[in-house]
Amino acid sequence: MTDETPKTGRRASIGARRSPATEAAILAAARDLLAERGYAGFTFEEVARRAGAGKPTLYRWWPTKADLLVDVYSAEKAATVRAPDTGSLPGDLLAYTSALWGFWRDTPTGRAFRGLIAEAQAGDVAQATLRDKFLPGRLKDVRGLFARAAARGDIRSDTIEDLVTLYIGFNWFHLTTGRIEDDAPAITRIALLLAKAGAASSSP
Amino acid sequence: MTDETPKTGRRASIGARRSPATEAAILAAARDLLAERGYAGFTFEEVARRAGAGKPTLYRWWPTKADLLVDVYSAEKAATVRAPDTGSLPGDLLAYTSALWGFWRDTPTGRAFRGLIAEAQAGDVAQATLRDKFLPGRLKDVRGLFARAAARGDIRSDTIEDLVTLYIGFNWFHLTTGRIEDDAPAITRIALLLAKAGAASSSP
DNA sequence: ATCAAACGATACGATCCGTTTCGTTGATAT
DNA sequence: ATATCAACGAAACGGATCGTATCGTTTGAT
Repeated sequence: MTDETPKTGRRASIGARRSPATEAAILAAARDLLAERGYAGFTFEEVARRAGAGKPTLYRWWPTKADLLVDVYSAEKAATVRAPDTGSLPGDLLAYTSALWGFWRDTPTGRAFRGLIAEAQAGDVAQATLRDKFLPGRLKDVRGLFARAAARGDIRSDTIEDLVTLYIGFNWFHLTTGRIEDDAPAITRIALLLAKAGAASSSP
Repeated sequence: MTDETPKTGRRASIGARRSPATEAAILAAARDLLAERGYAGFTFEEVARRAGAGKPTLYRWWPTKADLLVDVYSAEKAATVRAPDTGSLPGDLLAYTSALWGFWRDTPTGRAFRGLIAEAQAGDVAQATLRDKFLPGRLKDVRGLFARAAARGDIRSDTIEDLVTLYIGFNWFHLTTGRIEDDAPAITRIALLLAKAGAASSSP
């Protein structure tokens, strides 16, 4: 929990270097604003007002909205979705997907990610931020699930990358079209399909 | 080709019903504006100005930007991307995906589709428009490809819907992350994976 | 003849953008 | 000790767009 309206007085400069207090206040305000108003109400103007910061300060450290969204996400990333280990690929995928969708639905950080996808469609710079600064870290967890399945011999290792792509695409598709309610049956079907797609040929 | 700046005088009301001339002028102006300035410069203000129409008229028929984008996009895509019939599911998917990515890459309207996805993330109404008014129509072509494969006995018919979801997700993922260059090998691998995922069990 | 609704024009208040100016603060280099 | 430099918050800016309201005009439907 964070202060919605910081009661402290103004934070003056602490010299010719970035102020951690200001940075923290801005990130907290950004997170709260996302939680309350969603991506639609997420403006630099309002973040600055809540943080008791000047707009030039925001623009100095976060040139675009995408940059700020990435930092908001990263700040809480630790306590988010952890990779499960159920012993089977479909089991792992069901657990991971359920957790991921719940995270996207129910947390400010999750909503920040949805806004980031939106932001990335408006400009090439933001799109590069999404693809190069955001995606690789996200992919690592998922790739781990498939790599373990390959190590068990459940899928061929040369299908891992493509299965990851299909799986991430499936999740993003559901996110961007607003269908991330809990739907274990549907997720299970997809998980089984992916497992089968990657399985070794029937006549080795 | 359409008039960029209609030289005609003002179109008065034709009575208590929607004016086809006005509708056509607005859609033409919207398409031209998208072509020239892309999604970033796509505003109701400018569309109305070019069409020689009043803003209230636009808002009356297209309450949100998403609605107008859907109308422009649907017309253009139908005329550009056609469902192929190569005789095999992987062949169909390769042909269709290449055409689709080319459309997204190389046409102003296709490029604007990113904007539609972005728009849908900003509000629930726009998201519902994307999901309920736009998606079903676009899915029909793709579902046809898989349905034909099922009719040939190449895939099980109860996997069609899930394969469609995986396939669309794959495409959107590549679009939203800016990776829709021509990549036949990658598309082929995905097509083969999907075909295998839907195939009948290996040991019946 | 009356009514209803669409039309274009115009103006409005509101919001947000991204930038600029200003005076203040404090760490760092000299 | 002093000068320099950059970050800070405040405020204001010009500009763009939003979505709505108002107005008089036009024409089909009743």
